[in-house]
Amino acid sequence: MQYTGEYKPPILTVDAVIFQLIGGELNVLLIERPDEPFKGSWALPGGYSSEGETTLNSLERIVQQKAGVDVENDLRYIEQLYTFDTVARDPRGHAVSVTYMGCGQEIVPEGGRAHTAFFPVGNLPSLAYDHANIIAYAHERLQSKLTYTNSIYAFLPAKFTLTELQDAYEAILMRELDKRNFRKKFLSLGLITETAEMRKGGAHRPAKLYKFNSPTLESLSRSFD
Amino acid sequence: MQYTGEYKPPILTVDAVIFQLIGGELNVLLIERPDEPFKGSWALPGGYSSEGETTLNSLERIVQQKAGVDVENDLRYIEQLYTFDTVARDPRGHAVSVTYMGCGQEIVPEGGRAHTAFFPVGNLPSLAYDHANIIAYAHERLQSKLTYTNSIYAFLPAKFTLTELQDAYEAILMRELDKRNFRKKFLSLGLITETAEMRKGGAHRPAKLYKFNSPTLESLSRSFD
DNA sequence: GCAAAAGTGTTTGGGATACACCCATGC
DNA sequence: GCATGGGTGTATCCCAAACACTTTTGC
Repeated sequence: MQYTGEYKPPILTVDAVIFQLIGGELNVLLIERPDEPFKGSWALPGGYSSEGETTLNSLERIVQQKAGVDVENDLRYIEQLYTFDTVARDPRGHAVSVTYMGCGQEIVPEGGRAHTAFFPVGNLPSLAYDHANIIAYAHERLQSKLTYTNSIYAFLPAKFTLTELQDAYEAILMRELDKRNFRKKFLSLGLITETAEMRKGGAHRPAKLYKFNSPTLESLSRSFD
Repeated sequence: MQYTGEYKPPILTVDAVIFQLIGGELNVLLIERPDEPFKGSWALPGGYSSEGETTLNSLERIVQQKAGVDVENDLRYIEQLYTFDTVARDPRGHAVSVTYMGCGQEIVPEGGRAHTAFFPVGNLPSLAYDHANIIAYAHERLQSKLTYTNSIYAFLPAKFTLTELQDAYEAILMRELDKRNFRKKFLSLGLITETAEMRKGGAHRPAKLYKFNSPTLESLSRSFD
């Protein structure tokens, strides 16, 4: 483990897969690349990570700068995903990318440099680099996290109805759940509490609003699905 | 994502957590550091990853060279674990480490440069860097992998008894399992098949030998534990 | 009164858990 | 014949899955 003058590391980059629900669909944040390579293609927000900076700090700086999203305040959950390192993944040279997955609710990009938009995961544009793979990997991880943790809280407002909760699960898992079984199961987990408020939403019975007891990641006593 | 001349990446390293069972205990491969920093301490086998080489290729080269273990042939399973990147983890300067977990059976290090030995996970020597954390993280991941995949195959010989299988689970999960329930459950998963052979092991009834149907990683239909 | 979403129970089957004794062998 | 580990069955409980109607509101 000697550091000889000859050692040259690859470039180290970070990329963020930022999810949120929009109109009942899981969406991911992309930016349109202003320069070559892949000029005009859409890509995950990402960039170089420098010496002396953790990859998460790099990510926060870059996502703020390029996409106008404040990781600390706009995201309710973030975790490291995987490190992608094939030699050919960047045409400019070997770049190793440490990727993160973040989740939030009503994220509004503000002041990013490039064109920034959320796209439904089921309907993505043509993507730069190996970013389609990275998004697929993040989606799988998210689906599995939903089943054994309370991570769904990251996608919901502070107060929400049981239908909104179920819709969030269905959008991310991409399949339908039985309403009665879902409610029975979720309430029995003891993660949420009824509030005194109701949501009135038009010509139908108003819905009780619930809140999470603890808006931080925990494992479930019984795995969810 | 401009590459200016000023950009300087951190050092990129790889480290391997290589597990195997010895005498009914989960052991991890360590090497005694010949040089500063942490001279004389034990550490995970690891080293620099260079431009143009995937981290897994770097790992194979380094583990072979330093610990005398052939990743391709001696390990039956390997996966990327996590990327550790705090700035202060290496006293010589910022080093980002991509870590891997590998598992095998009857691994005999041969021709490594440094002192190389397996240590029981429950009784580790004083470790260099943040390697105690990395091992703890790997052990947790392994425990959880055992419950939803067939990864236990990586720790067993081609033919094994049900008691050996159960002992492997108990050593890694670090708790006892009920013999009758374990056998019923595991056989019902359909992962293993009885062979015609028996293991004779002394003054007691010989045990049937089983083999895995598929010695590659699969998810279990029903999670194990 | 009617359209729209909220809310609510029961039955059934399968698997998890708990638990104790007989079997085949070597000496 | 006895010590050693191998091998086996049943009863109970809990939970997952399947499934349809009543309630409350706005218009």
